[in-house]
Amino acid sequence: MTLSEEDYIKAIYHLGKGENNIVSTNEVAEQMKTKPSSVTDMMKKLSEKGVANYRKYKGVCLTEHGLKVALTLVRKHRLWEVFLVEKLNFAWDEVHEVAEQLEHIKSEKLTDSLDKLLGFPQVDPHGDPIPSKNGEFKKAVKKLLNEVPVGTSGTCVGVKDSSAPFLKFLDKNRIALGDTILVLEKEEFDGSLHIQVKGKDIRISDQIAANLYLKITE
Amino acid sequence: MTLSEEDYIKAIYHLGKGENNIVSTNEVAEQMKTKPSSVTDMMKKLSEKGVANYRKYKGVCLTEHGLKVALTLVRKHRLWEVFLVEKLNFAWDEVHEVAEQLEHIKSEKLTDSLDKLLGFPQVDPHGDPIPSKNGEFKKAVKKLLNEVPVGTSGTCVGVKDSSAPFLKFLDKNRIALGDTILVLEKEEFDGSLHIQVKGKDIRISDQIAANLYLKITE
DNA sequence: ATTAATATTTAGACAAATCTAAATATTTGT
DNA sequence: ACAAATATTTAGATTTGTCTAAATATTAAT
Ligand SMILES: [Mn+2]
Ligand SMILES: [Mn+2]
Ligand SMILES: [Mn+2]
Ligand SMILES: [Mn+2]
Repeated sequence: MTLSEEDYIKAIYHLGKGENNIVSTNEVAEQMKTKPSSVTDMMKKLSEKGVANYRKYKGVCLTEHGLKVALTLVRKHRLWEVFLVEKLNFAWDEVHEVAEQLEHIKSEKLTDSLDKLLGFPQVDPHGDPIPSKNGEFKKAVKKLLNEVPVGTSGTCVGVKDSSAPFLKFLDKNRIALGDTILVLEKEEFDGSLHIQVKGKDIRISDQIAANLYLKITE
Repeated sequence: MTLSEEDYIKAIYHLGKGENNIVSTNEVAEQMKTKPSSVTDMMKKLSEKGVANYRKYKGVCLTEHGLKVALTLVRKHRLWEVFLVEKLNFAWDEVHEVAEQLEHIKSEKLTDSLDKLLGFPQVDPHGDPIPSKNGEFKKAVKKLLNEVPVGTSGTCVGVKDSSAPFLKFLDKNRIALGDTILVLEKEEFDGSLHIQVKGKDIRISDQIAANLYLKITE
């Protein structure tokens, strides 16, 4: 598989939302930042190679084999992202571009050794699950912090309210995107939460919780 | 610079023996496992881009700028090799092929963070020196262990005598290719050596030393 | 100093990945 | 159901990196 073919396979995979849905030529073109005509050519090639099912004007989805290729790429991409954050102190939002390159390195031994070095992580710095060597993984969903049950652990991936006061609050309480948050307790009376972030316990109001997105794998 | 261009630049660099000597079209073709006609085309392109000086029928060498590019690639290649051995427990002879891919990853921050993670290593697992961020490095020479002065440290890179008894001796004494050897003391009387390998001190005869190649940076 | 051998370049072709412009198919709105 | 809008494919061109075969230059040998 060439680098380009691999990126197209990943695009089809991601656009299919992990469900291997059929995706359109234009969708792929937008994702890949190429023209629809280029996509058509590539879809024919991927079909030839047996990694995609493409029907003229009808769209494209991955074959069983194509799905395996996609999952291997996703696995490598996310493992490298963990590596960059955990071992090289990259920030949450600096890793994607480099991982986009590293995911194409061909060495099964490298991937598996990296997995081991990192302690077989389950999720990447964006809270997305990392497929295991044989392609299994849990799906991630994004939920507001006030909607998850006590005991849930997830990655902080966004805010609903992006006003200055709210962001200032998060900063003051050392809550940042990419942090792992564990819900310890929920107060019946006012819906306030007792959570753990970066090893520290803090309490937050229902209002705060209602504006923080968590990515959780179930 | 494309991946292909980068590999050609490295080829010119290595064939020039670090001296930026002029190298011939056929030499480059052999090194790159391509045909001379392909090399001619690429040399024209590299000249256009200002990284090489090419004169028809006369050969090619790197420009100042090309040399910088080459040294950056060598730096990345060797840092990745150290990473693979030190952090992922790859064997001495498994790293080159993967490093050949990893050296093309474009991220200065990645390279420098990796350097730091590894503790700013001076040599790669083959005993070859690693250029610093600004392109400086010492040259390596290969010498027989019995020819280096006391106090010298180097990487074991080969044997002169490859007979079974000799290899068995090395195995018994836990000396392997890729090991760092430090010469602690030399016995005047018989030329026998007191050396340190993998933290252990051992004594070896002049005959043994005369059949072990060490790569040292001066 | 010719000739033979070797090295190098040129010419022309090809596959991969992309593009633009034109043609065709599908979908949507009335 | 038809026209208009949108989506998709086809045709033809371009760039990059490669190749083979033929032409030319350099070097070595007599
Ligand atoms: Mn990513
Ligand atoms: Mn990629
Ligand atoms: Mn190497
Ligand atoms: Mn390479």
